[in-house]
Amino acid sequence: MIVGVRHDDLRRQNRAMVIAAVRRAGQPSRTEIAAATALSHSTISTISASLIEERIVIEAGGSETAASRRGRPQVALGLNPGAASVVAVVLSLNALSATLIDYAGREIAQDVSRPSTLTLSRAELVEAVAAAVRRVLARAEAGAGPVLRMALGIQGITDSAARTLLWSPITPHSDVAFADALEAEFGVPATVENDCNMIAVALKGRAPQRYRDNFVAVLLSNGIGMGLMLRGSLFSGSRSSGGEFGHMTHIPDGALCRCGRRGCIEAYAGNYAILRHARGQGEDAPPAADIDDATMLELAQAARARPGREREAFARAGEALGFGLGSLFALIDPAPVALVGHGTSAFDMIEPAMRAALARTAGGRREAALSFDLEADETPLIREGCARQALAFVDHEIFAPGLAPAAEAAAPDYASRIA
Amino acid sequence: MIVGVRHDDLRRQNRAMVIAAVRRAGQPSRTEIAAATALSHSTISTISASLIEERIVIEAGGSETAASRRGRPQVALGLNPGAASVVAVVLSLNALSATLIDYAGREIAQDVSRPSTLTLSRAELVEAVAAAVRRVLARAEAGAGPVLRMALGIQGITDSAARTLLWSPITPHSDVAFADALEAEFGVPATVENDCNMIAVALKGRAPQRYRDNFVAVLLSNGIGMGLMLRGSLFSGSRSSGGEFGHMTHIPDGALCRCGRRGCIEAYAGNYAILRHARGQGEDAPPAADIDDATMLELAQAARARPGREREAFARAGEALGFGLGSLFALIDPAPVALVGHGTSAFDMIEPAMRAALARTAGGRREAALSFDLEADETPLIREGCARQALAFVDHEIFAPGLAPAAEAAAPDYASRIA
DNA sequence: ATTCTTTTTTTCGAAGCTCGAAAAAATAGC
DNA sequence: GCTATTTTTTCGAGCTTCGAAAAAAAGAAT
Repeated sequence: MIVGVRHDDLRRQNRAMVIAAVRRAGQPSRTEIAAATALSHSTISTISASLIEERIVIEAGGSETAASRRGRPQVALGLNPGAASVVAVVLSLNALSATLIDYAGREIAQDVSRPSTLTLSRAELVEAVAAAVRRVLARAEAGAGPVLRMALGIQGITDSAARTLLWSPITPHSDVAFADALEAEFGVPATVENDCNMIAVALKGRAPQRYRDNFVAVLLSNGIGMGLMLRGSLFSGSRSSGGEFGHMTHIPDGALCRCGRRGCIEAYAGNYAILRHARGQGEDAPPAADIDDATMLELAQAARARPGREREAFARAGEALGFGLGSLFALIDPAPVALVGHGTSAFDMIEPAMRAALARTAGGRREAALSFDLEADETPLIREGCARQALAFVDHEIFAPGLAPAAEAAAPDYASRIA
Repeated sequence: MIVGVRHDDLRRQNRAMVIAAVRRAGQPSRTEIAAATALSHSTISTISASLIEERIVIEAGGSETAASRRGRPQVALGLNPGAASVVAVVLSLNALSATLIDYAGREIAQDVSRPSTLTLSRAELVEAVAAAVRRVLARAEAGAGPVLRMALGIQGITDSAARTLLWSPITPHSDVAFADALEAEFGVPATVENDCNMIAVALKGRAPQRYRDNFVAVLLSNGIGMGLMLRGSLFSGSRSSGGEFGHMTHIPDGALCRCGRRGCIEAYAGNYAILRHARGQGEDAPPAADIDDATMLELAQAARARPGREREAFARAGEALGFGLGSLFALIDPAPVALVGHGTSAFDMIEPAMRAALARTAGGRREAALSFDLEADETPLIREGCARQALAFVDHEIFAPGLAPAAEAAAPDYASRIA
C-alpha cells in the first residue's frame, strides 16, 4: 500500500542521512555534510547537535585538518566507536569466526575456530556458533558499546526473512534456525545472510565508485555462488536468499551437480567438477564435498605445464561461466563483475575460454572490454559485508528509528532513466 | 549521491500520493484517500482542495455512492478527464496504432494503419508514426485536455534513456530516434518503450494484487521477449531496455538465432524456430522474418492431430522455455509468470515439455504448482502499458513537480524482508 | 600586539507542512 | 423537527527546514 510521508519521517530520514554521510566520509565537517546531503547548514547543525548529545556522533577534535587554511577551522565529526557494537560471524566449511566490531567499524576482538561442520549435529552446530559469539564477547574490553545486532554469513540458501539457513553445503542439516537461537541466548536481533550477498555489500562499501548501482559478485569455490546488487540494493529472490547463479542450466541434462540436478553451471565450474573432469571420472561421478586448496593449486599447475585433462577441465569451467554470465548479462546487465574466492587463483586457465564463450552470447556482445576484478580470499569480504549490514541496521533502525520509509518513494521508472 | 529530504519535497510527495490514490481507486472519497495514504483527514482535505482548484481533480457529484448510509454522504473525487491527455502509440510488424487517452485513462480517439514496416525507409518509418499521431490528434474532440506525454511501444531494444530504438525485428534500420522526432514535431515529451515492459506495466495495472512486486511477462511471437518487474518497478538493464530473455543461451553453439548468434532460447521457441523445425529445415536455416498467425495455427493443429515433426517442434520450444524460466527463477524468482502473444494459442502443445524441463532445473523446484496466465492478444496490453506509463509521468512530473525523490529513500534491505 | 579577512558554526525569526481536536455540514432514522 | 451518525473543513499547535545574520575561530596584514 502506498503510504504518505509524515512530518516526523522527515527528521528521521535526514537524521539517517547525516549518520550515513558521516559513516561514508569518515571524519567530515558539518560543512561537508551539508554539501553531501544538500541540506542547509542550519539543519545539519541542529541534527548533529542532537546526535552529539545522544553520544552517537562525537567531535573528533580537529586533528588532521589537512593544510590549515585561513578562517575558522572545520571541526571533524566522527561516529562514536562506543555508541554500539555489532557481531559479524562467518561460518564456512570447517571454519568459524566471530568478530566484535565497534560502531565506527573497527575490529575490537575476534575468535577463530575450526569445527568439523560436516559432522556436527544440528544442535552442536548452533552451539558452536553461539560459543564463538560468547568467547568474542568475553574478550571485549570494558569500554565497548552495547551489542545491538549480529549478522551471520554462511554459504548456502537462507529464507527470505534472513532467519534460517535452509540449505548449505557445509552441513547435512537443513532449516537451521540460527537467528532464533542467537536472539534467544544473547537478546540481540540477528540475521543469517548469504555469503555472496555479503561479499557484494562489502565490495560496494570498499569501492562505491566502481560498485555502484548494478553489479555482481561471483564466488568460485567448491560451489558457485552469486551476490547481486540491483539499483543499489541487494537483490534476493522473493522466497529465498536468491541469486543461485551456479544453478542456472548450462547444458540441459548435462553433468551431475551437487544439488542432484544436471547441467548446472556449478557442475562444470565448481572445484569438484574441475577435479572430476581432470581425473577423468566422467560427468556422473559424485561431487566431492571437501577439496583442499592445495589440490586445486596442483591441478592449476598441471594445466599450466602441459595440455591435457587438467587444462581441458579449466577450459570447460571457463566456458560454463562465460555462457552463464552471458545469460545473466542478457537479462540484467550488471556491469562490473567481481570474481571472488580461491578459484580465482586459476583464473589464467579459466579466462580465455570464459571470454570466448561470453563473446558468443547475446549478453556478451558489449562486454569485449569487460575487466574482471579478482579477489582470492573471500572470508574477509564476507566478514566486512556482515559488519556493514549490521551497522547499517543500527544506523537506520536504532539510531534513526521511526516508520519504514515509503517504498513508493523510490524513483519512478521514467525518472530513473534520466539520473 | 545521497540527498536530504527538503521541506517542500514533503508536499510534492503527498500530492503525488493523493493523485496516485485517486487513479488507483477510481472514485474515492476524501476519507478513503486518507485511509489509503495514512495521512490525516485535514491533510487530504487541504491537498485535494488545491488539486480541485487546479482542475486536476474534480468532485464527481456523489453519484453511485453505494447504499447510502447514515451520516453525511461521501463525495467522490475523480481525475478530471480534461486535465490532460496522452498519446499511446503501438508499432509492431506491419501494424501501427495511435491512441489518444484522457487524463482519467479513457480512450478518446484512435488511428489504426498498416504500414509495411520491413520495407519503409528510416525517414518513412518515422513519418508513418508522426502521421498516425497527427491523425489521431485531429480526430480529438474540442474538450480534450492538452497532450502532455507520448509513449511509443515497440518490439525491440531501446536505449536506456528510452529515446531511441536501437534495434528491432520490425525494421532493418537501427538507432531510430523516434522520441526526438516526435518531440520536435509536437512539442510534447515522448519516450520509446520496449513492448514487453509495457505489457508488464499493464498487467500490474490490471491486477495489482496478483502482479505486485516481482513478476515476469513473456511474449511468445516470432521472437521471445520479456518484461521484468522487480520490487514493484520495471527493471531495465543498465545500458539498454534490458530483459532479453529470448537471447539467454539454451544450447551452447546450438540452433541459429535471428540475432546471428547460436543456441538462444528464441532459436528454439520463436515462431520461426518452430516453423523451421516442423518443416525439417535444420537448425541453420535462416529465420523467417514474418510468419502469419494462420501458418502457426496450422502447425498447432497438425501437432495436435498426430505425432511427428510439428509436435516435436512445439515440444522443443517448450523445453527451451522451461530451461530458460528455470534459469530465470534460479536467479531472481519472479513468482507469477504471464505468457502473452499469439504463441500462447498453441500452449497446450508447449506446456508439457515446458513443465518437464522446468522441473529438471534448480529454479523450478518450487514451481510444480506454478500456473501460467495466458493472454493471446498483446497489442491491447502494450497500448494500455504505454498509456499508464505516460499518465504516471504526468501525475508525477507535471502535476506534482519538484525534485526527484531521494533514491536513498528506498527501503533498506534488512527492512524489505519484513515487509 | 592588534586589526582585518576568511571560513565555519550557531542562532533566530519566518514560512511551510501535518496533525489532532473541534466545528460545520449533510443525511438517515425516529 | 430532532437526534445520531458520518464526512469534511477549520483552526491553532507543534515540528521541521531555510535564509540571513551573528558569533566564533583561526591566519594574514599592519
